[in-house]
This record gives sequence, structure tokens and C-alpha cells, in this order.
Amino acid sequence: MPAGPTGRPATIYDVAALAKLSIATVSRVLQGTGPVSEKARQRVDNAALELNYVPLRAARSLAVQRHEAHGLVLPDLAGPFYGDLLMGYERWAAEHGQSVIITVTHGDSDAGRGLRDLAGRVDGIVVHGNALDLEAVQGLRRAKVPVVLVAHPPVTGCDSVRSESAGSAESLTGRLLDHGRSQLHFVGDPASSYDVSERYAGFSAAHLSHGLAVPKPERVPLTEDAGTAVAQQWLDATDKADGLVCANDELALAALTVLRGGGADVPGEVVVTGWDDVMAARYVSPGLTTVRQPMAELGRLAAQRLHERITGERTRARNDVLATQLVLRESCGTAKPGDSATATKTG
Amino acid sequence: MPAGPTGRPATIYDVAALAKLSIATVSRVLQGTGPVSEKARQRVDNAALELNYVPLRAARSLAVQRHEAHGLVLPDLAGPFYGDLLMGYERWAAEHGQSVIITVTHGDSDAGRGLRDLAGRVDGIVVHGNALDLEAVQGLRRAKVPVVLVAHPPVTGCDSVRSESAGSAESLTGRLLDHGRSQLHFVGDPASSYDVSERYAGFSAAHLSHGLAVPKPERVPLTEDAGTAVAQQWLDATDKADGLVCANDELALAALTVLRGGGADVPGEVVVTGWDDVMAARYVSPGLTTVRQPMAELGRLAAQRLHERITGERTRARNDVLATQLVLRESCGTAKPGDSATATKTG
DNA sequence: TCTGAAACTGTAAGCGCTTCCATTCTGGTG
DNA sequence: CACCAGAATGGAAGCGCTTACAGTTTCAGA
Repeated sequence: MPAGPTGRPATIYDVAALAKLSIATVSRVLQGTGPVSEKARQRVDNAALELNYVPLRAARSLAVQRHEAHGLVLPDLAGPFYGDLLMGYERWAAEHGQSVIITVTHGDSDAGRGLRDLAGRVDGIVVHGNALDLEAVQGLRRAKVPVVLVAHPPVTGCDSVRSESAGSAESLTGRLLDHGRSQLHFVGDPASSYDVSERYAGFSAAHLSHGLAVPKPERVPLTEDAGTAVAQQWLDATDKADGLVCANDELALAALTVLRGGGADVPGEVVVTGWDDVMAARYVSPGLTTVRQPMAELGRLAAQRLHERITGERTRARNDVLATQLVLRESCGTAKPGDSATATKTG
Repeated sequence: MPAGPTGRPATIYDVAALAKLSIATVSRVLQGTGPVSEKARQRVDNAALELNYVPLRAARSLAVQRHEAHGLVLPDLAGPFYGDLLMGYERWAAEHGQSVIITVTHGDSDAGRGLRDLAGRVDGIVVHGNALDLEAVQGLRRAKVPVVLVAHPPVTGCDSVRSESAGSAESLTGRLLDHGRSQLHFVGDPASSYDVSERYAGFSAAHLSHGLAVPKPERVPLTEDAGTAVAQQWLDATDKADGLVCANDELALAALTVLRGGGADVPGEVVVTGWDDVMAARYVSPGLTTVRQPMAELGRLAAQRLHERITGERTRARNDVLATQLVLRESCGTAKPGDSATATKTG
């Protein structure tokens, strides 16, 4: 809200009056559209500066029928993942002159009122799979809002962007089996999200291809507390698993720490792996073997896909799958000294 | 963009036509203002539902002269801090019907075009101190945009919200000195941000009150790389410091790890402390002593303060200072077994 | 000097919504 | 049964901006 001469925000009329020109010319100067004389440009610039004029976006949006803004719906912001995603997103958006309006569902997944409001402010919406249920997404589609899904299985009418999961999980699991592990546990509830279900699918596939029965998953939430509990259970058990394939790093870190604290030999007696490669994964000891997702790139691509849809420069749906990176450290017992990252798959 | 009967987005006119009522009545029903008969309410609701009507926010904003949106300007989104800040912010905003539009400066700190655009979309802006230089903030003020500063020294005309730093740094440093340390190094450039300068101020104060000379700071960036370098230097040095007070956890974690890797005894030979209490701080060993800031609360409060300003329910400036929490772990050599947190100061 | 095209500028009609004000219904009362 | 208050509704103006479209300059070329 810029300061007008009267104390009210200055409008384009104020600028025009001060510059002794019509509002049409002012608009042309400010937007850089249409022909304007150098003299006019000067006068307008000076007037705008003097009045601290800030164009009211709402008025422009109304006139041009475009918001030049994206909506981003995330389930949460804890942990580094969503932050990185958002960062990649915002960067692309800023470079292309789009604002980003963010909404966090905190597990509400219906978000009626807020979603509606958001839809009225933006040209399109990117939804993280864990943030909204399918019904809410369909609602957006019905309202003809362009939608891009992140980390969600493809939905007709929406583009989607996700990172490869099943393949990396399979190769990670396979690697453990190849190195002599025979009683692996999958820790984390596959039903909690699409990503986790994919990871379990890969875990299963590896077992099948090794001619082994597929162990049932430990259906626990992806939290440190759950990791602690699982590890505690392991320490108390008689029939011990020789590996914990955890659905994320939180679980794995907590488990690893408790196992170590309880005197277990990791990775000798039991190996542990995570998913996400959070910072702590490389500070814990033994270093946590995990899988890194290109979160920023995911965000960037989602922004781009949405923009293509909004501008109509593409109408055919796309479903992108980005490669992940297996990060081998000591916790899995198969890393050579001096940890590093190995090859990956593109889905 | 809802689906109108024609394929174009439905407007309030379409809803009115279908409901056989005037747009005035439709508006009253939808906004819940003014008296409307039950019958009218029904008809409007049905029509809106059938048309998948989504009100165009730009039009409403223009009419009511309010955006019901906040701008949030952050320097970055890496690390968990800003994510937590944003989370606290968004939560409060959502609960109060405000949208939040986020802009990341990535160290640009002038952000001319983007800022201007942002200012035209929102009712007020919250700026993180590290994101914008003072001139940019003044520009906003001149344009009469309500501004709340986070982690920035008070500026006339703006509210500010920050967490206490100097006091905690002083008590942390004092504690180390009391436990026999005599040659502490401050790692991190106090000029890099207000927060860091405060931490160094506290570090200095502790030395002074112990009758010691104040060591010059190691002016390095707050990164893991810098921490690595500093630790390497320590290993090579002959006249070794007996404590590294790092400006953040990244520095401290990297330093700690390299020191340990180089055979140094931490905390026996040299103690290390950080700032922020990132997740890795409790997984590294020895556990990292650090200071926890209430980031989410900071965000929440900033949102609230901005809202008070926007609505005009408060006109006197406020400068809030939130308490931090000293988190003692083994790396500082003064923690009792079983780490815990101790008291704090409110600024 | 005159003419027409090109360059520039102004007028005015919206964009979709809210809201003031006037008008039309209600349904009790006298 | 006329009358009136209050409830319900509609008409229309206006929010600040963009953008045809039309009008006015400017100026090179004849």
C-alpha cells in the first residue's frame, strides 16, 4: 500500500495526474507495453517514484484475467524435504515472474475452505501427494484448476512429478541380500504414503527375485519414536532380524542409535538403512546408508510443468519420474571404506 | 478457475442466473453477510455447487480493498530453521484466514521487482533480517506497507520479533570458562547477520566478566566446509584453543567430526558448541551442545504482530524477544550424564 | 508546403465482486 | 382491512487496472 498524496495508497490515477498524462500511458510505461515517448517514460517514472506507487495486483489480475501466481499445497514443513522442494519451486517461479502461495494441510487432507480460497487466487496448483486426498484433487479438477501432483501416482487430467522409489528400494534390498542378509525387516507403514508403498514394493521385488518369501512390513509411523520402539523390540527379541530397511531416515537414525546404545553390533549383527539422506545421516555413526531424492529438482520441475499447463503450451499430460541416488555408508555393511554414492535409475 | 456452463470459469453472475437471484444476494449468501432467506441460501448453494463456482479473489480484493494475504520474505530455505519458521507462520495465518505468499531472496537482498510485486499482493510483509537490506525495508515503509522484522534489530516504524541471543551466548560461554576453559575461539563471522553478532557479543561479555581478553572471531561463513577447515587448522596448530564456540550447528558438526577424525579428544582436549539444535546435533557423538531457538513460535508471533498492524488493532510498535534454550550435551564437557536442557532468558 | 504513415496519447469499456440504497415482500397490529 | 416495521431482495456504482479503439502529433518524402 503505497503512500498517496492524501495518505491513501497512490493509484495509477495519482501517477497520471502528477505526470500530466493519461492512465493509459502510465500503464504502458509501467508495463513496458506499447509505444511511449522517452519524455513520457521519464515523467511517469519520476511521478511513480515520488508517490511510491505500487500497482495493485488485484486490479491487474482482474483486468488481465491472470494471477501470475501458483498455489503449492504441502502436507507439512518439518524436516528438510519439503523445505528443499519449496526452495526449488520458489526459485523457478521467481525466475518466471510467478508468485507462490503456500498452504500446509497438517494432515487435514480436505482443507475445504482454504483450498477454495487458494484456487481463487492462483492460476494453478501443485499438490503434494501426502497433502490432499484424491477427492479434494478431483474437486480442483472439476473446477478446471490446472493441477500438478508431486509424489503421487498419476491421475487422469493432472500432470505428475515424482522420484523413482521402487527401483532403488529393490536394488538396495538386493544388495543387502547379496551380501548375505537373510532376514530383513521393512520398517514403516506402506499405507502411509505412495512413496513408502513403492519402497516396500521394491523391497518385496528384491525378495521375490532372490527366491525368498516377502516379510510383512512393520506398520509404524515414520517417526523417531517409532524407530526407537522398533529397535527396543529388536533388542528384546530372541529371533532377531539381521537388517532393518527403514522407510525414512528418522526411523533409521533412531533405530540405529538405540541398537548401538543397547550393545548391538551395527552393521555386523544387524544392518540399517534409511531414506532421504538428511544431514544427520552422515553425522551418526556408523554413517547411515540411505537414498537421496532430488527434492529441489522435483520442485523446480513441478513449477515448470504447472506453468506449461497454465499457459497452454502443452496439453498432453506428463508424468515425470526423477532418478534417486543410493548413498552407501557404513550402516549397511556393504560400503567400501570412504563412503560415496553409486549409480541410480531413472523411472 | 471453475467451470462455467460455457467452459469459461463461472462467475457470480452465472450463479445468480442459475439461482434466479441477483448477484447481490448471491454475494450475501456466499460471504454470510446480510440477511437472506433460507430458500435463497439453498438455491445459491446448489447453484454454486453445480457450477463449481470459485469466487475470484482478485475481484473481492479489489472491492474490499484488502488482500487477506501476508507476504513472507526469507533469505533461504535450506536447513530446518526457515522451514520451522514458515510452518509456525503458515499455521497462524491459515487459522486466521490469511494466505501467505513467500519470496526467497537467495542472498539478493534487494529483490526490486519481486518485492514490488509482492507488496502489491498483500496487506503487509514479514521480512527475515538476513533476507533484505535496510534500504529495501525502508522502501517498503515508504510505500506504507506494514512490515514486521524477524531476527533483525528494531527499526522505527516496524515491529520486530527475534529470539534472545546475547544472553544465552554469554551464559554458555561463561559456563565453559567456569569449567576451566581459557582459550576459546568464536567461529563464524559476526558481520554475517544480526543474530551472529549478538552471539559474539555474548561471547565477548562472558570473557569480560571473567576478566579475560576477548578473542577475535574467526570470520568464516556458517557452513560445514568452513567448519571442516577450522578443525583442520586446529589439528595442524601448535598453540591449540581448548574450545570452539561455533555460530551454528553446521560449523560445529563439521568441526566436531573432523576433530574426532583427526584424533582429538572432544570434549577432553577441546570442547565444541553450536547453535540451532538441528537434528544431527543429537545424533553426532559426542552429542553437540547447542542452543535451541523457538523458530515456529517466532513465525507464529510474527504473523500475529503483522496482523495486528494490518487491522490497526495496535499502532504502537512492539519488539518481542523470545527465550532460547540451552541444550547441554557431551561436546561441551559440562553436561551431566543424560543430556538435558536448562533454563533460559527472556530478553 | 502538403500528405500519409507511423508514432504517440487519450477515452472509455470492461474484469468480477461488494455494498449502499432503494424497493419489494412479509406478517403482525390497530 | 389498512398500515408499518423489518426482512429480503435488486439496482447500480465503484474498486484500480488493462486495452481496444479513436484521436492527435510528428515527420519523411513528394
